[in-house]
Amino acid sequence: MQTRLPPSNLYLREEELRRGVELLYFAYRDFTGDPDNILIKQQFGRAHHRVLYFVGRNPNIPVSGLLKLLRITKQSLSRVLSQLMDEGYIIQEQGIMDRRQRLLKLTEKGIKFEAELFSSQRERIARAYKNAGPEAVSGFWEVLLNIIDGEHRDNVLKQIEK
Amino acid sequence: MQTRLPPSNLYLREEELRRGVELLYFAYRDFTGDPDNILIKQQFGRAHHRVLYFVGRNPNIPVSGLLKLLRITKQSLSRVLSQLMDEGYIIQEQGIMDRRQRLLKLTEKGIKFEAELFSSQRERIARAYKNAGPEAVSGFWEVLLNIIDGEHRDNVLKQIEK
DNA sequence: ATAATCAGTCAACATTCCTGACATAATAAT
DNA sequence: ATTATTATGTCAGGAATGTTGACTGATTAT
Repeated sequence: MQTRLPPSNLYLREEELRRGVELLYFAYRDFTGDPDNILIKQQFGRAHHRVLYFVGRNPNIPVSGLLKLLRITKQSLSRVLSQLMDEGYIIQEQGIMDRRQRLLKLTEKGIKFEAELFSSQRERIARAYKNAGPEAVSGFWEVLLNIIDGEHRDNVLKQIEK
Repeated sequence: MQTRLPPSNLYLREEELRRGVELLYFAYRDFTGDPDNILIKQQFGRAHHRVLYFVGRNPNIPVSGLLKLLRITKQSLSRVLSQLMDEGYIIQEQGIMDRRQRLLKLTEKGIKFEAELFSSQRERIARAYKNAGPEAVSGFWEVLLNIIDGEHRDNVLKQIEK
């Protein structure tokens, strides 16, 4: 009796794995290009966008929380965060429970700018979702979630279920 | 008579669009982390990896072809490409049809190294595909393809169908 | 012959990340 | 009450990767 590989494993061949690598690369590039074009006008970069995005999604996050989320050093964060605060996009308040903490949140100006940046990506994602359909979208989420390190997955789930 | 949004459009709400943004960010970060850890030992960076990857996938690609694929300037490419050639990972040959061209391909050493880098990502992608299942994977591909600019989509398809 | 293309080089600069060292204020531990 | 730890911030220097601009040489197209 001959054993065959079940056809359900065909999507695990090198060809299909490389397809994932390449689609991720090209999609990520175009996807980040939208906000990049807006940011450059304000002398900002992608790092500023990430800070605006995650502070917007996590109002009153302490600096240490943002560092963990972004996984960069405080020296790296410091530069972009200072600029964003100097120009009035973000404000910080002293923590109440722990007065060492500086809790970050977007100002009105920051909220508006983050909305503008997000809207440049919204159209692209919405179009992709619409063209692919709801079932494809849930597959998209599931694969991406499984690409993330197991140890980080819970944190990401907490983040995206806000 | 009251009109309601059809339930099939629920996945186009801001919440679901932001979920896509965040999953892409976190997944891309972990996904690029695997080769990064190997590259750092050889004093190479992500740019070297991209060149190795696409030269490996497109043997005998001319420099101009690689520039179009990566969308960077020749001055940027020059730095990493020279290093890769100096250290024997890539060789170039004069074009036959057009002797101005320099056609790039991986050496044996380059093939081995690219395989090592790919294998660090293979496990992650394969696990994600396996956990999510074949239908999710095809949804993953479809959404990513639709995230890519319409004008670039055909080029990407040509690339991934090699 | 002249113009355009492919590849390469030199120089200067911007962004974003890193390591290491050190400082201040507030909280936790002894 | 003193000491240790934590949260934040700053200064200095360096690495990787991208950019613009200017210029050269070889080859191909007009």
